[in-house]
Amino acid sequence: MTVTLADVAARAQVSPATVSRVLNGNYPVAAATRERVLRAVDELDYVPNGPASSLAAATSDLVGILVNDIADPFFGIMAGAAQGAIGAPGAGRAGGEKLAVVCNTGGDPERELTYLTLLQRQRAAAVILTGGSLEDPEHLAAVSAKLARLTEAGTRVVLCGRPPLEGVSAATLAFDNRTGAQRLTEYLLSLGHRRIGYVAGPENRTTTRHRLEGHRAALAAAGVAEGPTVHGRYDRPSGYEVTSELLSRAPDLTAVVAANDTVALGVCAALRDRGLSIPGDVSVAGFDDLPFSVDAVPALTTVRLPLHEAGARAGRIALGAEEPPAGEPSTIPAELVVRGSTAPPKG
Amino acid sequence: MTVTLADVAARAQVSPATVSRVLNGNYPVAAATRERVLRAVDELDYVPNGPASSLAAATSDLVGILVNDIADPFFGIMAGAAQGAIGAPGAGRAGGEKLAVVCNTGGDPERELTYLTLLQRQRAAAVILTGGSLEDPEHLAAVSAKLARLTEAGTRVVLCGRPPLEGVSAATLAFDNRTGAQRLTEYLLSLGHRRIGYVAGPENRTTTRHRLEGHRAALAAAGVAEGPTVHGRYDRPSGYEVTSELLSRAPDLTAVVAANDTVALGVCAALRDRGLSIPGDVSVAGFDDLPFSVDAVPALTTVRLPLHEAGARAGRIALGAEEPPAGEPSTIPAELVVRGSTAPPKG
DNA sequence: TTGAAAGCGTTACCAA
DNA sequence: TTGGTAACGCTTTCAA
Repeated sequence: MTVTLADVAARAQVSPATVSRVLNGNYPVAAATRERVLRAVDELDYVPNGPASSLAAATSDLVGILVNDIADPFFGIMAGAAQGAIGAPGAGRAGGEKLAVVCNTGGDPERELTYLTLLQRQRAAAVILTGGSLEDPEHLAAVSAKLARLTEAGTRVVLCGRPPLEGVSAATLAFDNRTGAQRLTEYLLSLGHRRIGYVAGPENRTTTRHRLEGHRAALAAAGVAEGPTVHGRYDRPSGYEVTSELLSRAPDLTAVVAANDTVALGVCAALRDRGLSIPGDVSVAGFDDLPFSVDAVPALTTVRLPLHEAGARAGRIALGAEEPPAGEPSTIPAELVVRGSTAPPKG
Repeated sequence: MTVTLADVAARAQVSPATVSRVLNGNYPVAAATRERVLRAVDELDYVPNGPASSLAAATSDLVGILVNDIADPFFGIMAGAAQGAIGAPGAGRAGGEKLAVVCNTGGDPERELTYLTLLQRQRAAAVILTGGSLEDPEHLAAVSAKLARLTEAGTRVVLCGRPPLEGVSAATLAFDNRTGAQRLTEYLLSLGHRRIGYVAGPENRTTTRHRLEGHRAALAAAGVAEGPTVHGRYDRPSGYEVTSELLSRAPDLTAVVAANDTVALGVCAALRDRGLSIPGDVSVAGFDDLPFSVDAVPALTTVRLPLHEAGARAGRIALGAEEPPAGEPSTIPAELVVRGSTAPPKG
């Protein structure tokens, strides 16, 4: 039925062991023999049986990339970069390529665990967890336990965009959300804004908390009272919805900071629908510097996270092609990007 | 080291065969025995070895979803819906879940083939190819051959958003890009536009060709001469860049149709940068009805493709939970969505 | 440099 | 309803 390694061996008049060695390129084989084997592989259109080799070698070529929302370019950019880094160099166990796969958790803790189990079952070579994480202690414990099992079994674990995990020895690339958020609010304050609303992400998420902390730190340092803060999901409809609450609680807002650019989009749409001009009546600031959003709100002031670089680096670490950050988890800076859309308050 | 099925069997005082049957739930087992086995599984924290079972069963729980650009919500929405449909019902070979994985080809034909080979090697249960396809005969032949091998080996193949392939028996869900594009241009014509520019996608892509054909059909039916047409990539920077060429070739344009919403975003940005107002000076129309873009160009007129529904359906078909469209590949309608941003030409 | 053969952990068939 | 036991296709010592 399907062509096996034995078929190739027979055709090339060598032993299966030799074929395996040629294919894996990790063992000396005479040039002539290699030639013969490769020809046989070609002629028979042989494709190795992944499960079989994974079973024998006790590891697979699979690299899992977990994302919270695959429809959000924030994750798409990171995942794409990681996948690019993994697919490119071609370093499967056998010089064959790795299979970088993206798994969409939808931000659901259960699905996150399910995917980790699935990946564990597949004996994945590496797992990359991207984006902020839930802060529920129970869930964190479960994830930590799972990751510990994975690393134990030889799976490399990389945290990209979330803080390190208690008791898990994983390479960590954490964004400096806190400082970024602080800079953003400082900038608004420097323009003269004093009544600033804040649309936060879901409660219990690291990104939500860190960004909010940065925002509050800036306000505190300037001695400015915190404006209304509302929580919502990290998507556009949510930004749209919660804006009404924000305005009802403080109709005199001069600026709104959104948890991220996607949410900022919704905020802007809601403001426009109420006849408020941006930045004439209200200035809006975002976070992440997503290309999509920057178009939506011409020249949105936001914070740039190096999503592409972080993803690519995570990919290389997962591959073992780059040393993981030693000791302290490396913190990736968040850079304030000022564009024209943010103006001083009216009057 | 790691817990195996034999360990569970020993602990539960049954044979390995029985444990397998309990886990796969596809064979009668006495309730008491099942109970005992499940407890052992739990106590030992046993996770089945995927590669081993894939080898023995000659099929895996992997479902591959190929996308052209993972950072583009067009694909994100489809992939997310497919993944949701696949993850949800829990119908691995064993009542265990399937692992739906997204593979990013970047629109590169070679990577597309590489991923197909990788999935073939993994003995994937199903493969979903999303979005338009390259029309290069050589590449098409290679893909067809690959898909033929896959179906032969029992992998289900679903084409979602691209036309059927010669000689490949795959379930096909094709968007009616042609009619959608035609409606869109008809609408502009009905408003009185006569000088309409067109920003097409990359040459040799099915979506590019079909949408352009629809556009031309509308013009021909109305007896209106075709305006300038330029080709670019399916992304925002490309839309931005080619707009200058469009304007230099026809400074008197009153409307621009973009190959999709993402491109329309770039077009709008370029027009704004030249001081042209939308839709005051130039009306812009898109395609795909992406949430992101609709915000960017308040009330962009566009064509809605049921991305979510299509993706979910593709997922169910891949699972075998839904019958694939019989006989003729089912064509999914594209619906014109008129919003306020498109106006009659000035004067 | 090559070959022989013993696993790797499940599944599934055949008996019991 | 359960157990015994060949496969499944590859990797990897150990010898030659």
